[in-house]
Amino acid sequence: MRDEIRRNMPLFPMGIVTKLTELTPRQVRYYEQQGLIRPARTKGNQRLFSFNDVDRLLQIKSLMEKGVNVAGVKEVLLKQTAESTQPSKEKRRHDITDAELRKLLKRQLTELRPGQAHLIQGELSRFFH
DNA sequence: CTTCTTACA
DNA sequence: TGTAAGGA
Repeated sequence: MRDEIRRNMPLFPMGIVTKLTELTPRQVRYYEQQGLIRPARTKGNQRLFSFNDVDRLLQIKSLMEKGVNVAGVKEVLLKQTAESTQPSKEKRRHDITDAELRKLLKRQLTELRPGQAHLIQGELSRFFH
């Protein structure tokens, strides 16, 4: 349980993170606003990201490229959090599979009620019907 | 020079 | 999402 400490240790500034993730500072800050990540801050208000933050950003990037929006990313991230915290055993953070992802998106598309927003970005939602 | 927030001809 | 502005 000591690895967590290192994984969550605030280490890199925005510049490093954008190079590591290929994301723009704009996107990284936006995802933080949406509560997808919660980087630490220095006394000068500069963001300091942990290894976990970078890891999360990479997952977020991957999901977003598949057309999943913020709401969808939150669900996936939530399922992972519960998955690596609940199972008493030593279960690694398993990246969601395409099958699991489709299942999640399909389920939410089915349970879609009038006026409710999907987890897929606009046009792309067609491919899941 | 790098990052931060706010706002939008 | 990009980008300009103004400050730290």
